[in-house]
Order: sequence, then C-alpha cells, then structure tokens
Amino acid sequence: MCGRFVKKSSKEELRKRFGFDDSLGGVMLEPRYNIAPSQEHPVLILNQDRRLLRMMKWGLVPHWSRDPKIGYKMINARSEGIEEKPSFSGPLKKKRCLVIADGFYEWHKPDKKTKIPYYFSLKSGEPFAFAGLWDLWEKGDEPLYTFTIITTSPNELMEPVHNRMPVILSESDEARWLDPEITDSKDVLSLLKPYNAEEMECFKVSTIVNSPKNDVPECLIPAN
DNA sequence: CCAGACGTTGTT
DNA sequence: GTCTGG
DNA sequence: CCAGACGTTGTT
DNA sequence: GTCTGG
Repeated sequence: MCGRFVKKSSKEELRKRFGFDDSLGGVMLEPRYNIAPSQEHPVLILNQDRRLLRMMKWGLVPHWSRDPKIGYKMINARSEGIEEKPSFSGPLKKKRCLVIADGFYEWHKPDKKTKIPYYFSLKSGEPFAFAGLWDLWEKGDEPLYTFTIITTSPNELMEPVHNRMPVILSESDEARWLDPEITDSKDVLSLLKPYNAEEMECFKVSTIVNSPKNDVPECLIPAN
C-alpha cells in the first residue's frame, strides 16, 4: 500500500500549517505529484524543541544495518506489533517524524489483470502528516537519513479500494507524535488509527501515475 | 552462550 | 541494537 | 508502490 | 522470479 504520494503545497502554506522555524540546506519544497520510494522527501522532526525539516530517503535503513538495500523493503511499517520489530522499536521511542503530504495514491486491484489508481486527500484540501519513523545510517561514505510510513487498517472510504491505509495523524495529535517526552508505547500507539473517513475524499485518476517517472500534475486529473 | 535475522504488500 | 532460535 | 532490468570480458 | 531504480 501507500507507495506513492503527493506534496503540492507551497513552502508558505506548509510553514503556516506545521510551524517549522527553520530548514536545513538542501531541503526542496517544489511541488511533487508522484513521490516514490527511494526518493528524497522533506520530513519534519523535533530538534531541541524546534521543528525542523530535513531531506530523507523513503525506505528506512536501521542504523545497525550492514546493507542499506534493506531500505527498499522498509517503505511501510505495520502499526500492529510495530513495537516488537527490531527495525522499528528503537525509532518508535526516539525517532518519530511527520511526513508531510497533500494526498496519496492507492491501486484498486479487483482481479489479477485490473489495476485502477485512486487519489486520496482531505476534503479540506489542506496538507496533512503521515505518521513516520526515521533513522540515521552512518556506515557508508555519507550519512544516510531514511524514513518509513506507518500503516493501519483502512477506514470506510478506503476499504473498498484496499486493505491497508497509511496513518494520517489528526492535527491535534501531531505534537504528541513528535514529543520525545512521551515514551510509553501505549500512549504512542494510541495515535496510530485510521483517519476519519468523513474528512477524506477520493477519485479515480489516470494510469499515467502508474509509472513513477511521471512526476507531473496530470497525475491528479480525475479519470472515469 | 553464540549465530542469525531483523520487512511489507500482494498473491497463491 | 535487539530479539529469537538452537 | 510499479516499471523495468536481469551479464561479463576487455577496452577506453 | 527477483532485484533495482524511480
């Protein structure tokens, strides 16, 4: 699931919504229409009480990994049992992050041959945050920052299309997700639930979104 | 104790 | 790093 | 996630 | 079939 998303809000819109004071050099906030695993994306973390954005690669590589290729398999983390997974238990305590987005795609596969892409977003049109985890790998030539997006069961809107959905945090939960003082896993895990379907919408889109090479606005054109 | 794995989705 | 299996 | 490639030797 | 690249 959740192997593509969109970030089209401007830097000003995002700053207003998420209140980051600063951003590291190299943070790119150009609109994106087809963000795929292994690509760089701005991720919001808390650094000494300040919200800051940093570019990270999608596909979590645990800091102890021998081979960073493991990241190709770590684009999502199931919320169920997440605290028991060696790759995620550490980051769940101290490396929680917000993955900012405006929407995401999911493919409905009614049978083996059919694949229909849908675009999901908030009815408000506002950007939102996926619940994410990040880590830093330093066994290569360069420091490697990576992240993963947590998944849960689908809400009523997504259920007909797919059996999983990414965790979208309600705005009031975002600060708690980032708060390093909250270490009790019960408190943290209580935030990982399906988003309110009433506040979301979706529609079919063109299959041009199927190729991750097509990072173009046409990905969002409604289809039949 | 040490060695070895550490993941998800989707499909069968 | 941390957990499981032997 | 999906799309696309999947190899070596030897030469530059 | 499986891995890499986007």
